[in-house]
Amino acid sequence: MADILIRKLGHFGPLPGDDLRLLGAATARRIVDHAAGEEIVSEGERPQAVTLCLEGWACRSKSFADGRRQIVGLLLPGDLFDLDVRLLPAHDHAVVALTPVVVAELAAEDLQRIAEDHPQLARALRRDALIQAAIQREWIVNVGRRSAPERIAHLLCELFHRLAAVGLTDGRACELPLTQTEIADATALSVVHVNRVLQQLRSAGLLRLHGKQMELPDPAGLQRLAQFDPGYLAAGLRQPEPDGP
Amino acid sequence: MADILIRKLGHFGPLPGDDLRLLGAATARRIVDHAAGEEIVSEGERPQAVTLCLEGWACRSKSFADGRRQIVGLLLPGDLFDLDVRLLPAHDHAVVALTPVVVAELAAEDLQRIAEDHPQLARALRRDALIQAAIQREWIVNVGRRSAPERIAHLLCELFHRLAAVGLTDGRACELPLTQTEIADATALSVVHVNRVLQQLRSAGLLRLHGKQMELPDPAGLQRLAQFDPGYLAAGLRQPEPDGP
DNA sequence: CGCCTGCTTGAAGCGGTTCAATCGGGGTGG
DNA sequence: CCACCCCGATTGAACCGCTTCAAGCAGGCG
Repeated sequence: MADILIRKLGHFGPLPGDDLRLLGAATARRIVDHAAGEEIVSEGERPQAVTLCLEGWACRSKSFADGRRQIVGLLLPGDLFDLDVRLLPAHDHAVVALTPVVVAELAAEDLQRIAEDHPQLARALRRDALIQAAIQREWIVNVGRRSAPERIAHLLCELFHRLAAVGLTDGRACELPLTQTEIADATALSVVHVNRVLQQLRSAGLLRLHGKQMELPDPAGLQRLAQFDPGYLAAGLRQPEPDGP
Repeated sequence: MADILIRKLGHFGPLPGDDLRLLGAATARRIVDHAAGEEIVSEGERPQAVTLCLEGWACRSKSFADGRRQIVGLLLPGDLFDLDVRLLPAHDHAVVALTPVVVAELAAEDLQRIAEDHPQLARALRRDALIQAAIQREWIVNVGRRSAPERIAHLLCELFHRLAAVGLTDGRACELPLTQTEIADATALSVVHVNRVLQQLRSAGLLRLHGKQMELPDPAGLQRLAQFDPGYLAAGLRQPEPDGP
């Protein structure tokens, strides 16, 4: 069940079979389904469980009283919502299911045990959290300094790479279960403009959409347009440091 | 020497005197000075030390080949650069000193010992990292969905509150050692527009600038304009959870 | 069938950028 | 001690990428 997480964490180097078994057990304890559109955690709520996304897409979202909304992150299968989140008094943002979502809620004791007895696994989880932070920084750049076409292209490149890291791509195609409104909220553009830019990308031969699937016929071209450098995702690299906390 | 960190970490509840002594010793080991403008860590560099800012301001910055630049975070006295950063193969961004900066470089062994023997202190450090992540999310919203005046006002509110949390404010005044160009890079605006908006804020009686000091004559008014809610900084709140990892 | 959600298109308007100077103060070398 | 220089702040004016408003359109579903 935790295959997907294992696949991701393994990218930096193999984990002991013992660790994998423990992780599998921990994630199988409590499986919860959420319907599309459901608010999995609400803004201001007290953090309870550490949650791992097994299937489906969700987003972190912050809303204003006047209706403005910004998606501040996308959670894909294999993503951990927030490792230490119970240390904070309240969630600063909501997590909303964009599709039907299956999550595993990890018990505090299990995480505690992992941290103590399986340092290699604990490090893999922490490294994953750092990559999430790097993704957030890249979003600031995206929304702040890139033009609309660059912005959307960059988002699509990021999603494709992240899905590839957990084996959810099929050649040059992958799922894209986002509405144009959601793409707009993620890129800080208007829906109207997202629509027009997507058409540009399609007519430039950089993107094809069929239903909730996307295909990138010219990945190199799209990356060039987006100035996308996958380095920050730190996937596919070997463990850089064998020691230390 | 680590007074400032201790003050910040203590906001959620007192730490044992033993922990404080250890922290002081760990931060005194290796003190390094950096000149204003110096690149403390470079993009692509292999992470070495975990660094704590003791004095001065620095920023995390990402630059494009064509000269565009985005500041993705500001590092103030008491801020830890990145707790687990050695788990990643390369820095995705540069850290640049905006003023003369004094940092403490923490040794891996010291951090290891803290993590093992002083869980309360380790939790305080992790909580701080979570707050940094919340700040990053708020920056995405800032740059993505707020108008120029809201954006700048929000940045100023954030800085004032963060400085207040480490005792670096004086009534309604604090340091603001940023040039307008740096404010522009942090808010994703042009320098020209930053200049005009700052004038607006001043003539609206929401801001006064004297050299590298700023004064907020009407904090409530500025917060209203910015739709600033200090909750995400999670400062001044009591420890929510006594147990867990 | 009829409605609701998401996609698409056209046209007008504006917030913020870009370009191009000017101004002002602090530091430096002659 | 003064002239020069450079960086940062400031101002004006033209321009433009994107938003907003306002309709249509298509497909899935009760």
